[in-house]
Amino acid sequence: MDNSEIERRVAEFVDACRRQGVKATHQRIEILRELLATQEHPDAETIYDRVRQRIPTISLDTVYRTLRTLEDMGAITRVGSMQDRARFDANADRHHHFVCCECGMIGDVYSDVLDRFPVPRELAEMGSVDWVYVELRGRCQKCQARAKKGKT
Amino acid sequence: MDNSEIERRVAEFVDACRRQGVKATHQRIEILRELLATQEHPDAETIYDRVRQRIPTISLDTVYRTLRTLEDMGAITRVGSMQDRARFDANADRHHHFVCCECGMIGDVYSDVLDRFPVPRELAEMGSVDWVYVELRGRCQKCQARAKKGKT
DNA sequence: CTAAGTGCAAATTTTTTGCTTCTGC
DNA sequence: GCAGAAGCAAAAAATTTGCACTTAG
Repeated sequence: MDNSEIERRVAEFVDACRRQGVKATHQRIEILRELLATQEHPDAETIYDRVRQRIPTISLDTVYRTLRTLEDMGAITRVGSMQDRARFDANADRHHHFVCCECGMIGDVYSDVLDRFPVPRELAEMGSVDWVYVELRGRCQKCQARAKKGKT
Repeated sequence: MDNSEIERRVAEFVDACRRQGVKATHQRIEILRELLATQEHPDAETIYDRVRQRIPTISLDTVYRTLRTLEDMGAITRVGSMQDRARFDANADRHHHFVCCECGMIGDVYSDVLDRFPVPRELAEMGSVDWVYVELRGRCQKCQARAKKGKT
């Protein structure tokens, strides 16, 4: 992302803070800037190491707290699973998953269409694709029902 | 999964153990059986709690070690991200990821085809799908190159 | 000025490891 | 019998929290 684009996104963030009554602190801005400047999808520790060069007094827990805040505000996203702990599956058949963003429920999804998913050829520049894993993200029936009831 | 199917998979596993010179212990078999019997994609602690009812002396670390072993043998898979730590992304545009299974490298993938992917209607029974996230799993160019060199 | 946020240290949670004893083959 | 595995306890990672001080608005 080029510099002007980064600054645009930062300004957007400062604005969102104002609207949401959240403080646009130096730390938050630098952490966001760091994430905007890289393509590497870094983890908390990596972000900490890099931002520390500019704000030497920043602490790792501020990084964790800030990442969570930015995530809640929708400024950044967590890559891969949304869960904290590892979960396992003994289903040997090729399959995909439906994941409920609300309760974390995971369901198996079988679909020929998904299995036969065409890999975009542009991908060749990144590497070879062994298989395409699809995660359908939404809300499970239970959570939908609960939300509807709560709204009444 | 019905009982005969479970036993078939267990027998298959015992066989795989024999072939690979790995011991088919009571604990391993029960952990696998537990995972085969459920659709819930449980985490280590949940598996521990359930298996403990049958093997009261089993320890949580055995569960962790066994899950890793089963994963290495290909008998089970880890759901969602293959990484241990959370990783973040400030890329606000809708996109997907290419993940290298060897080094963990994550690359952004933009694709209209992926974005417009039709959600299979059978999915309606599970819940509502907000968006389809696709993870293209394979080996990045660097790892491919390294593997080729190593083979010589 | 004041509520929200930071930094520090200490706690929690999740997962791994060293070592001794036990067990499948 | 013996290498590989289990169990225990303790450590290591990863992440969160309580509290006093600081800062954005």
